[in-house]
Amino acid sequence: MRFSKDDSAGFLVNHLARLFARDLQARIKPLGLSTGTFPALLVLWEGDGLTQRELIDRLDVEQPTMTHTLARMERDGLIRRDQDPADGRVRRIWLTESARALEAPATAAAAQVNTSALEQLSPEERAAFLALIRKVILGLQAEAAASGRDGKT
Amino acid sequence: MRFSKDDSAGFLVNHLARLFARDLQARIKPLGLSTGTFPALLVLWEGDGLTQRELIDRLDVEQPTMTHTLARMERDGLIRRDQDPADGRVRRIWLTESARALEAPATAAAAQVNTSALEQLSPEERAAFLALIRKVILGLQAEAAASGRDGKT
DNA sequence: CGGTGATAGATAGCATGCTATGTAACATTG
DNA sequence: CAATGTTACATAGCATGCTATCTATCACCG
Repeated sequence: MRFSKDDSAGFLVNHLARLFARDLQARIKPLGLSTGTFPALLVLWEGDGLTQRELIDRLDVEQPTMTHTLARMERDGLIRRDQDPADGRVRRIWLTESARALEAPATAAAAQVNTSALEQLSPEERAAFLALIRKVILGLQAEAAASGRDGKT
Repeated sequence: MRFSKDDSAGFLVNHLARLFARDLQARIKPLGLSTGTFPALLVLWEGDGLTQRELIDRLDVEQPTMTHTLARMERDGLIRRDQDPADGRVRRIWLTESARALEAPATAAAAQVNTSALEQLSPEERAAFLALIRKVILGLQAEAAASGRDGKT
């Protein structure tokens, strides 16, 4: 039997992720935000002064991706990067006032995306959906750590 | 209560999609393929001679995205684009022999990604996972068509 | 202290995907 | 049949994310 994209978890997840991103992008563009900076903001709104490394670990992106994202955020006045006095390699990341002011409207927009996406599901289905995604994430992370040995040696 | 990324469907789906993409990329890179061309190949392996518009409709990507992807595929010797004799605007897309030869190993690689991702799920959970993703996809597509009016006016 | 390795971050270069816009060919209608 | 609108595709420009590689700083060990 031929491989069918419509029965492929990977294909479906990719498609769904693009739909989520399109929707989020449309809703936060009026705030001057974009989808790539949003996850970093979510972490920083919980507490800033983090290092780039800490952000990378919380968001599971590659280090150059984060460098690039933070550069855009600094350019757009969302963050400042200050040299750490104790460690010359580290630049700690601090939110600007304008970034703080965006927390309420931006998270409201993201919540609307989730709500409208899951609208057709029952509460049980929603919980099951999230639980299954988490389980698959853990599975793929475990596989990556095992095969790629990027679980730090 | 604060918006939490770890309970956000959008965030989790984005994360999962990146994990799938990393895994697929690692497995098909040895074949000289990349993740963006793969969906187009899946469609074309089922039957080529399609127009760009037909590919776009089957894969739900924006038109310039497909133009760009096809340009790379042509550059890499995976496809040829021939002018349609009946309609001067249309360029029909044909697979090269080398692209045809990649169907078996490439789909095997993709199947392995899916298998390892879903390994920890029971057969029932796997079916439920796919069904839920499809349902959410349909929900977001309906919303986009309703709000954006890109359901062709 | 000096060398060696590890760590934090930056750079280069590319693929993927988007919006906005341009161009050429077709279709439709007065 | 000419004007007008629609359709197919291309271009420009940008954001997001990756791999590979470089630099600077720190940590540790002799």
